[in-house]
Amino acid sequence: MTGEERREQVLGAALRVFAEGGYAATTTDPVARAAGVSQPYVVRMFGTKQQLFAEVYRRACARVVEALAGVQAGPDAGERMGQAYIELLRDHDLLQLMMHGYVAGTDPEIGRIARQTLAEAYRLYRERSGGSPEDARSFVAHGMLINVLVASGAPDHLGEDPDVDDLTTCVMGEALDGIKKRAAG
Amino acid sequence: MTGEERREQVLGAALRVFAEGGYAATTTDPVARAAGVSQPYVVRMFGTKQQLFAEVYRRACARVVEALAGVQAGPDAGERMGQAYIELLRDHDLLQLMMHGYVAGTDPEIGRIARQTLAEAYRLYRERSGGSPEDARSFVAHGMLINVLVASGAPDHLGEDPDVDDLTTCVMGEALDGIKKRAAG
DNA sequence: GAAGCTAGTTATCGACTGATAACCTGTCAA
DNA sequence: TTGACAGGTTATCAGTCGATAACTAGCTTC
Repeated sequence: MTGEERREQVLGAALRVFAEGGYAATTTDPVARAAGVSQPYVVRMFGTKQQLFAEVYRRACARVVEALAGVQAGPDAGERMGQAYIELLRDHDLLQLMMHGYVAGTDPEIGRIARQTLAEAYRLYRERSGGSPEDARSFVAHGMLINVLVASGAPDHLGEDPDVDDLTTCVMGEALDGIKKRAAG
Repeated sequence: MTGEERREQVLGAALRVFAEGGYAATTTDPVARAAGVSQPYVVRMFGTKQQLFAEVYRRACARVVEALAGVQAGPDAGERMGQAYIELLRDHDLLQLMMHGYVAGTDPEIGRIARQTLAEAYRLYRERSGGSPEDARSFVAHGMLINVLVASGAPDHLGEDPDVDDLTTCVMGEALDGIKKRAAG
């Protein structure tokens, strides 16, 4: 297998594994096993575990920004950007990893990327939808609420607590069907 | 020193230290040093590191819920609840710890508390302000955005990126002054 | 005055984990 | 054939960390 192919494979495995456990709690060993290579090889490929995480995180953030940037300006651009964000939920790991980035204060680079991604979403919303700063703020805020709900496992624990169900259905709405399908399938 | 006093001291120290580093990345040693006791004593006091974190997290969530529950119903209850949440920012560690709870999927109990706290904020907002589900959803969403911005260090990195500054000032607004004062003092 | 409880300590261990070193193997050019 | 390079592996270590065990000092109670 090509170095480039193997690298992509490891990055994909790392996305899944890091998304589940976060940076600190995840060892390089399950990443290696998920990618089908040995643990030392993973480390040597990226130098350090931290550099691997940084690379995974950079790519995840880039994918989110690209998804939003792909929405053309127009009268209903705001709604389409919301839809584009919901679409990202298909890849459960993506948004969950983003959450881990927000709290990974160990690496200042991670924090910088996290802040920039938030700001870019805000900027893109304003640019494409032409909405007010308050509209854009609400857009980003709802995105964060979705992230938090997903990260805390709300969609996986429906039916356990009526209050939680209320909030979850109010936030996720129709998107919930897609999520549950994904979880089941 | 009384056992109860010492216990409070350790819980206070653990809040600060866990807020900074999260659960997995934080060892029991700095908690012990911050509390002025030995590391084994911290562990024995709570059984395991995980149980210590759970206790700290429970208390933090309880404080947030209490702050919101302390707002009386009335015509401007919504605004006052927003104000109450901003007040919580005085204790920087509190909201930062909450963020760590959202991504601490290792312990199912933590996830349950996290979801319940979110739901309780939603429920209280609806109850006290009489607002629509959408209003309450926005309230909680903005709370999460504040949490994420604080956790990712946005208030500490103003002036580095214009886009980030835009978003931060739009979200935090006047509250920013109080935060900066706290950071300076 | 000794038993016993509370509030701690020091010493130490066993498991884990990121990282390093050394080695292996197939392919391809000279 | 030889050598060099890409793409890996196994063996192993050095540091870290949560947890346990054993011990100590002060206070109270009978």
